[in-house]
Amino acid sequence: MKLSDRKQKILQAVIDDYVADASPISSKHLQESVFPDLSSATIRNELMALEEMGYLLQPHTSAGRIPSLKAYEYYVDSLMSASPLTVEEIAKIENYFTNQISGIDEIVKKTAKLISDITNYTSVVVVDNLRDVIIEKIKLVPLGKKSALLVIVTGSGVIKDSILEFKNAYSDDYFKASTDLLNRMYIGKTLADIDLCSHTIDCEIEQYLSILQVVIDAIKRHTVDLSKRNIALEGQSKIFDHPEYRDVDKVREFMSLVSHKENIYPHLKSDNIQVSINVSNTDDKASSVSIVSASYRVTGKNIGNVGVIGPTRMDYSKVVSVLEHVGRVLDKIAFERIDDDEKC
Amino acid sequence: MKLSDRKQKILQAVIDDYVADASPISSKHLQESVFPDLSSATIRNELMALEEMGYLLQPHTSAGRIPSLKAYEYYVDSLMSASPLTVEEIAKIENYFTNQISGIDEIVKKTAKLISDITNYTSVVVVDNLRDVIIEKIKLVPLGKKSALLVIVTGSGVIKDSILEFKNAYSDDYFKASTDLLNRMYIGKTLADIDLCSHTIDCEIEQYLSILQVVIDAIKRHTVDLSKRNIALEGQSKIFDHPEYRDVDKVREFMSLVSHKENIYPHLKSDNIQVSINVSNTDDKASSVSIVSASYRVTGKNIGNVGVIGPTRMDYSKVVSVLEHVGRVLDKIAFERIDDDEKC
DNA sequence: TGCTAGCACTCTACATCTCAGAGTGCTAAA
DNA sequence: TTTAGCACTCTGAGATGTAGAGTGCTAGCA
Repeated sequence: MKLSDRKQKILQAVIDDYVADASPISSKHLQESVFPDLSSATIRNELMALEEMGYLLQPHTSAGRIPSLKAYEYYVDSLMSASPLTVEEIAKIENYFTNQISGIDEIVKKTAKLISDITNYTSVVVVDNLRDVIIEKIKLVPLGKKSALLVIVTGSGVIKDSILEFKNAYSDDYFKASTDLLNRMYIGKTLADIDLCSHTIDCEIEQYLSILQVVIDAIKRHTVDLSKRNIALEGQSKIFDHPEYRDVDKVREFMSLVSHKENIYPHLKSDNIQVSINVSNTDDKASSVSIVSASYRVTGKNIGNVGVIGPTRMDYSKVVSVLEHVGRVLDKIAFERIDDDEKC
Repeated sequence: MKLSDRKQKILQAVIDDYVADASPISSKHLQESVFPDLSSATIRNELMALEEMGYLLQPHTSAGRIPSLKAYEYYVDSLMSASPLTVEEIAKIENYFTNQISGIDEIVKKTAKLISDITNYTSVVVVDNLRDVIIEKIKLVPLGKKSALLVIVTGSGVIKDSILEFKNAYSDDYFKASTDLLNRMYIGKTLADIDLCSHTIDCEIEQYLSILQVVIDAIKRHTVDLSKRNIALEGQSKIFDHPEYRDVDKVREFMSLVSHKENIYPHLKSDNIQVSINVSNTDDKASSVSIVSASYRVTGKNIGNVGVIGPTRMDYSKVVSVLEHVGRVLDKIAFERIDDDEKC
């Protein structure tokens, strides 16, 4: 089922215009803007055909056409061309991370904000695949006799959000010794390795077993527990800019979708850029939600995912371009940081 | 200008019923529910008087009455009685913090969530007055040669979110020495003290000046910079439950108010529980927003503020009761933690 | 065979009108 | 001071009408 060139061109025009305006596209409008050499009647015939093939919908008899889900899918697969970013947008992305960047959580948050700002949609960034990141240093900083702060320094940043509480009190020396042991055991390995190799208990380890157990558990929680992941959601209020959300119930539905992380995670599982159309579970055409997601690499390894959440009538090509560019910049920054660190 | 007993009773009834229903209260309704021994005409006369005095408003001629802002103020000042919490609610509050509590940020977040859940309004918690908290320990954990994690342990928890980046590279020994120095200088003092006493530079300090400068700057930022404060906003979507937000523009306005921290901070500046009525800058009666705020104490010192944000038609007495109870529980927990620590 | 002009048809969006119901304010009497 | 009664006002829902947008179809043309 191949579309003729003219049908493709019409379909593309309908989608482009509908994405821009959110109002149904009429044959007359198409004639004026794209096909001055055709009559509106001819275009009507084509539109009718496209509707029969399932690519277009009519909200009611005397309205223009809007794209169907099938049309969006076709668009994303075949029609979409890269939408070049403006110089301002590129400059914004390039300059965004120049100031001091600290922990992973801050990078995550800033990235989400940047993407939301440029695309004008809601965005979510989640650090996910820390499993593959290499441990450079582990620190156990005593806070009291019975608690310590676990700091894990990795190639791509610092994980620093675990406060550990112990049942027993330990001396500073004990903390220090177990930190040394931890470092000897795990430097150069990945978090995933820790998950596996914790069985090899020799006599030295046995001495520090009670404290190591807590630490290892905490690390495991990092790699497994969804709720412990670094996640940032930014630009929720951007949906108010889009006319399909003129209705409170739609807004409410969107907010509830977006505020429950478990609804979003499944759509972020992609190795590359991926578009999920009609993510919400409603049939209502107008309120359907789509997610464009990408996974971010640092020095070749996946470390997290990012998603842009908006109405199905979304500017996919722009979103994809932004995600690609931001991804490149992130990778570059991380590389420079590592490089920088090694030079010292 | 004192209200007669009967007028007070009528005003209270109007407010109570309006808060519950969000629909204007008629004389007939009041007669049936509160004053079976009076005729509706008599109640009408009283309502008319109250309207003339500025306590009531009529949306239009043939509607019932709704409370004016003045009425809410009068209610909060004179009429409001403590609204006892249910056993379930008390139990929920008491048990909420039993699991492992770690850093301040987690307490902040959980508190906000708890309050939002129980009151059914949006809540915001901000840790503010860390200035008065006593420093127990300062750690500078080297991450690379040119960066370190600053950990400050205080009586009421741990501040642990500053990653410092230095211009120069330092050795581990240097980090250790400056940490020792920092501790000798600041243990037992408050953050506010640091703000003041940083001038007293003797020769020993001079040696570590370049690193100390960065640390002290970071600490100062903690006490001054709004954006570095720990803040949690929870239950934004609760407004959808309230009928005054059936309109997207109202929701949008609320969201934009709530998502700009600087709009909220000024209303959280109170030593005790305080009610700010009509916080938003619109004249529209129906959409006006109010904030109930309280400051939270730990072992007698103010450490933060909490605010409950909702429509002016808010169940003030319930909100106040919840805030009071949560405040007591928080104080108790912090006390136990400190006690616990000292025993070891 | 593909394209086009013309026209009847359908549907929406908006304005206007009507009408029942709710609630009031006022008056006169108890 | 309270009450019964009544006229008055306003809302909100439904019905009706109209202009405009856009279509589908048909017949004729290249």
